[in-house]
Amino acid sequence: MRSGPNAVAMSTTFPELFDRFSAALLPAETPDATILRFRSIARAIRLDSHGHAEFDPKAEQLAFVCVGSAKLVARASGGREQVVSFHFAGELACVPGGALHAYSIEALTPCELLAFPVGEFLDLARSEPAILSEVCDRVMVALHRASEKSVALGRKTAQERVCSFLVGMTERIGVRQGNGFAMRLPMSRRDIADALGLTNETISRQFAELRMSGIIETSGRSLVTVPDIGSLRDLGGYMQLPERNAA
Amino acid sequence: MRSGPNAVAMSTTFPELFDRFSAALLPAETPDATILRFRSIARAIRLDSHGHAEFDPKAEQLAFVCVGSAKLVARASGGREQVVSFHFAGELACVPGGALHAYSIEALTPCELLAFPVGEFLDLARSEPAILSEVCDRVMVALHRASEKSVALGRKTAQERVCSFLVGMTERIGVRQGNGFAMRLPMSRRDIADALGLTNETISRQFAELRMSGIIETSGRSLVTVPDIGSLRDLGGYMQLPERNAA
DNA sequence: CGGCGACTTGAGGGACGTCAAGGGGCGTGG
DNA sequence: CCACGCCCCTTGACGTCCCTCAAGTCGCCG
Repeated sequence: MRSGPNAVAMSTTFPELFDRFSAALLPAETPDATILRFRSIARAIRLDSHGHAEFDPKAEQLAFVCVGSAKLVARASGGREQVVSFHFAGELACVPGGALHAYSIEALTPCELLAFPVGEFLDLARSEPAILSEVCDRVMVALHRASEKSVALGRKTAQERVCSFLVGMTERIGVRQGNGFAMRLPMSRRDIADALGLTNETISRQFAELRMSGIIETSGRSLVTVPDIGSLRDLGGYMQLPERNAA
Repeated sequence: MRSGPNAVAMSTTFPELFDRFSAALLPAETPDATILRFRSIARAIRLDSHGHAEFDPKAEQLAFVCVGSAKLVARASGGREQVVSFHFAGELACVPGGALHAYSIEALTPCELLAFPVGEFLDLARSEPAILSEVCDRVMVALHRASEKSVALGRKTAQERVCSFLVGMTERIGVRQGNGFAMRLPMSRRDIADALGLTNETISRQFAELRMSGIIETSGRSLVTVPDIGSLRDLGGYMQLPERNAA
């Protein structure tokens, strides 16, 4: 592992970081010996805002986000970047190894991670089925998000992609505000563009249109409020699910 | 689960199907009682070519492909289809549940599957860490493929997408032929288009260009030969990995 | 061998990218 | 606390790649 120029020393101690990981993924009955082995293969990564962590391209990693938020980025030829996923505190990111693109994790806000080589991690997890099960669940959630994202990237218009994105973010980090939701997006327009396969200009234009239609309101660069999540969902290009009425 | 109009009775018996699943995913030391429980939650699905299987949209499924090849399809509004992944015999497909798009599995060739409700499957797997570990590995492979695909859908030109696709297919189903590889693609141009976020016309045009440049040769509708996989990879828009020379 | 459907090829249009310039939020320093 | 300035965001004009629509050909199965 190699940290970028913005890697920086921060406040949280390693034991504190490990405790957050442990609380989220290791069941209470995990033997101390096993916990210690996990500790021994965990590497702390502390990133300032926009700091990045590169990994050995041949070795797949599991990265647990202890504090802050980050993006998993893939690089293609010609300096093109694709944001594969956004991750918030408490989530697990899978950084592929041996792939045809170069992956890295970049901090959206000051961010602290624990990185594990996936091979050793799974070897340890095998001794505790509950851990393996939890990891399996989380990886499947990531796979489902990736599948839903494929539909957006492959078949949706710019407006639908932006609306889908906002629906997803509202569900993940939105806080209730009256009848609607509000959220502070930690990522830039450019990050959103790189996640949706668009350009920052197109994101700006779509945001402007959504503002005009009253679908969203914005304040400053990062605060977005959604008065009616239903209207946003209607613009997301989703399949009309028959049980929508029943719900 | 609900099978489409092309679902059809075929030759392989349920025990034979289950044996293929068992050989691939259940370790030799699995207790008979556990194996029987897996049998009891497995549902056989036999599909004629182009037959499709719809599942309860709320219940996530794991589908093991015993025989043939299939595609996992997501549907968005307006009849738009996105092929999320292709699957060949011996592979495991995750069919999302509770999603905002409608998923189904459709046969590319006559195809036999075993479908498991994911909750019950993982409950059983928890008793055998080796099974959980194998499933976890396979899901992570699927996630990596999805991540690589995000880059293609989000940031690559039509030619790069087609070349990436052919590189991937060559690795999965190509057979050595002289210095190159040959393969019989079981999916139509339209299927490829739906997987790459393009149209069948664009696929045709890209195939034509690759034929002109001597990068590929085709014979009939489905046979493709790749004289030099390196040239194809060079056109895939991949990151130039530094260790490429070392390999 | 005949017909259907998938594939191919062409012409034209549209959604989003590219390039460019101006405005404003937000952090910094005085 | 306020002023400054960087950089992100916004907005406009134009270009382009791929989609759409259409017609014709060919492979594959009966």
